[in-house]
Amino acid sequence: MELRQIHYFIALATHQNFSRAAEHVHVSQPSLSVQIGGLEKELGTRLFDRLGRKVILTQAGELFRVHAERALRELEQAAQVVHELHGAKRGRLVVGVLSTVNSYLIAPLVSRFKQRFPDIQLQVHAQPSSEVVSGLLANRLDIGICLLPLAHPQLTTVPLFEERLALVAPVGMRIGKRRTRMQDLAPLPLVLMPVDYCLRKMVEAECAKAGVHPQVVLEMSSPEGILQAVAQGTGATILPELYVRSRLSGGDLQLIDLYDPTPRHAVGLAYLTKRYRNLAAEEFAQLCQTTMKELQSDSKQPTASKIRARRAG
Amino acid sequence: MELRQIHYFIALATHQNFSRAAEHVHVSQPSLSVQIGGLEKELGTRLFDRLGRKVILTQAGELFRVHAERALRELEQAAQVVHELHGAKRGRLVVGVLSTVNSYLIAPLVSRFKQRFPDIQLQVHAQPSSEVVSGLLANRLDIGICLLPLAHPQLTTVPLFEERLALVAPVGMRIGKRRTRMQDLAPLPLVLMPVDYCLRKMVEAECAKAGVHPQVVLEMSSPEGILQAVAQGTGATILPELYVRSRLSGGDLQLIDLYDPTPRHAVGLAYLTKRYRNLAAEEFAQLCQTTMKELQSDSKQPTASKIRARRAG
DNA sequence: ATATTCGATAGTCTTTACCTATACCGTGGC
DNA sequence: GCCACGGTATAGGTAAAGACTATCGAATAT
Repeated sequence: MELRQIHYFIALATHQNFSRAAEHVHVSQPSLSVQIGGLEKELGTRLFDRLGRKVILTQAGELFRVHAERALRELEQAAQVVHELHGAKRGRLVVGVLSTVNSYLIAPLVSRFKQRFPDIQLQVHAQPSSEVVSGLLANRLDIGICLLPLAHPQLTTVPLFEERLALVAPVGMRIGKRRTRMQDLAPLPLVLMPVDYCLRKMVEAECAKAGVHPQVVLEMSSPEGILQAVAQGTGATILPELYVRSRLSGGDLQLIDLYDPTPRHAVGLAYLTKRYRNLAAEEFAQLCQTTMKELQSDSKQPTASKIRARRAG
Repeated sequence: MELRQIHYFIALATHQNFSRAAEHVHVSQPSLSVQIGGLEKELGTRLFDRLGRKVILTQAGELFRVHAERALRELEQAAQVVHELHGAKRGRLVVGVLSTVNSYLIAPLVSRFKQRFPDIQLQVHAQPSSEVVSGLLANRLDIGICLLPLAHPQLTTVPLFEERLALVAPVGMRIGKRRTRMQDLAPLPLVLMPVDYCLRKMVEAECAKAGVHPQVVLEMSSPEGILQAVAQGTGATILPELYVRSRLSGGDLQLIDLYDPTPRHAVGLAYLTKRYRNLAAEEFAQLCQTTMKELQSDSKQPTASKIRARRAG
């Protein structure tokens, strides 16, 4: 059974005339005749009665027609849904976002995306960078935002921006200056992520470069929890500056720039290189970059010292 | 879009591996690869992500699959219903039967047919012969039982048997003998069908041959009505003997053989020559013939005189 | 590092669907 | 009753398309 035969069959059933039906499907009358004949032969039954003047369906033909039309309709729909997906008129986009980045980037991002693609079902998972990566590899995520560099051969990455890390301490803790050298971290009690987290490794690496050994008094896996612990005076911590700023409303935390050197890490998009990215995914990636640029130019990166000045004034 | 592509697509979606899928649809791996590629190109979207080890559906592929599978299922069903019809496991058979014949032939016929084909929906219309013919020509009927000969070029006829016509009179009417010559009909008041009916024409032709002019006192279109009028003494009538016998229970009618000559007409099957006849129709035609033969051998055609003798005894 | 699995591509061949021309049948008009 | 016409089936030649074998290239597993 060929799709061609089904199309010809429907045309003939509709026009009840081989020549007219043939015109409508843009073939010659003999071609249509042969195809209909082939279909009837395959089914072992006449589908049409050739009654001199008119050609009309047999009972078998009528039964066949019902299902044949449904089949064609389904195939049309199959193509339709794909085209709608391609035009981002429908579909689902699953994004994994590094928890800290999630806090300040995602809100404006999803609002813009929803505006542009109201019919795409967007799913955002705030996760540690490692889970974003494993989610991408397991094909659970369409796209990810995580820390760079990412030396995985199956993943393609697109740098978005760099995050500066800054020191966060309870207001009561005496740090001395608005800016602190890395090496001055040595005496501070620190609350950090567990050792298997990228951020922790990053901090340790920076400390090593500065020749200091951090005193970790508490490990917590969520940056949110860490900030709470710091606010209660458990110790200081080191977190992305932008993230902390978005959480700095309580008034019980102070943000102190680090330098010599300023620890920073790159954040970027990642996706499976071989995976097909539909329009929605491509546009989301684009939006990430433009949104981030606007965020940076908006705030012109006021330093931690300026923030403290503002809060004091 | 080709049906082949849909089949390959489903196979690949199922096995997630080009080579395996190719085996299952009995083609080489490159053939399947090309067809899938063609389908994706036509849809303008990747349907599968080729991820090293496994091949899995993209979101577009998943959407496409839903409808593609439904389409294939519909086509399977289309073939299925046709095959069931062909095997007479379903379907409908519309039969037009000459009213008089209907009374005695149809009961045993439908009972046998229903036994043999319980799932065929049988529709029997008792009609005058002319309507059976027009019904066949208009393709409203699958098969007809009507008077022969039938000189219509589009119709094929199969003789079944001959019906003898007999005189029916109210018991009070003095006819004189158990058999009556055609020419003796002259003085009798007759109740006959309207002139456009075959049976009426037949009677008139026989009368003309016998050189008599019938006195028609009443015309009625239904044989049932005619018998009632006769029973009430309105006059005598001429009807098929077998038909009258099946209605002879009241005791107020006498059946008298006609001879010199005995009027008789042929009854047979008819159907559109070009029309396709499925198994159910063919079997119905067969059953007509065998049932009729059995009816004839059963009763051994007792004459009207014998019947009257029986009733008298 | 090497071997193996797996998908894509190139080239050749076979199949098949298309077209034109024509035969055949039935119908309707003259 | 004969002829013409509308309409479908058939025949023969051509061109497109699918299938196959061989091979490449990439990625994974040993």
